[in-house]
Amino acid sequence: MADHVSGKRLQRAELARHTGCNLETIRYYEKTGMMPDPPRTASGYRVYDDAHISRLRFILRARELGFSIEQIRGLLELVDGGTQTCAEVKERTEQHLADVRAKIDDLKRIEKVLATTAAQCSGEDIPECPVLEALAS
Amino acid sequence: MADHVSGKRLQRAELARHTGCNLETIRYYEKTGMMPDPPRTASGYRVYDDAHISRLRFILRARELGFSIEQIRGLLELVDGGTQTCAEVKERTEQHLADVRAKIDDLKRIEKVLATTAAQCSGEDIPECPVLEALAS
DNA sequence: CTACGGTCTGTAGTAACTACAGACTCAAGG
DNA sequence: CCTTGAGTCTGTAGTTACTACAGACCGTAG
Repeated sequence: MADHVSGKRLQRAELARHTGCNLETIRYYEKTGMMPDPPRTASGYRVYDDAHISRLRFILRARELGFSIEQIRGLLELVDGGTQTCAEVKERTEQHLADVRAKIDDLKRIEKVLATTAAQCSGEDIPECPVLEALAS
Repeated sequence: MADHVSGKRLQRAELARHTGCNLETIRYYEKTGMMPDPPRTASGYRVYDDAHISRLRFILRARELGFSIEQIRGLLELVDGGTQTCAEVKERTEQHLADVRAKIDDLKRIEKVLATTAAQCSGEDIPECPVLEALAS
């Protein structure tokens, strides 16, 4: 059989450590509804499981990728499913998709410029730096 | 000859309109040193040129891509050149490059999931949604 | 020359966290 | 059993990165 590991229960500091999240941010995300209110022990301590870890990691990474709280809320609603029709989901998914692809394109341009810069910059003074020109157009 | 267009002088509201930036954010970026203090008219009005537009666009897009103010400051220092040695520039560029590539990878994973979701979601109820699983690992 | 729109500064408000204060819980040690 | 220290609880206050507003000044069209 599989091991018993997926039943692990964590408390808040452990969840923070597993995800790299600030301790207080977890509470903030619960207060604002991004994270579900976790079950509590008899004495009121929050208990988390693997699903909480996944969801929190997703939120944190999405934030690092420049999605706003509202956008992430939208993505999570897709995940959470529920009240929306399939047509709505499809439309919103494609909206997000366009957004993501635009980000990828921009990042690729930045990547190219940085790679070029790094290559050019092999011992000499930096040349007329083309970073701004490449990115700001 | 080339045209005379590159000598255009803008004031703050025009710069905001050209870049989609909030009017006040421009002043904020000047106060915090991301944007240079622009020249002023005799009566104290700020005047901007094309270089300001480029730099501001870069900052705005970098923010949308999830770079922190400090990271952008780092990127701009590469552009601004000045006091640093070529070795420093190279190292920092490669650091940024790794960061950018990680973002691209993550966004591509999100893209894939969203595309799959959009494809699956063509008239039926949403299946067990794999978004979290794909992203949170 | 005045109306009205744009700009100036400083300051106050908002979003998304982040830190702190004081009370409670709980496992370990004596 | 009792203490002690580390972890948790709540509410609230502080920080960062903007965003909006107030009151005074500028500038140009009628």
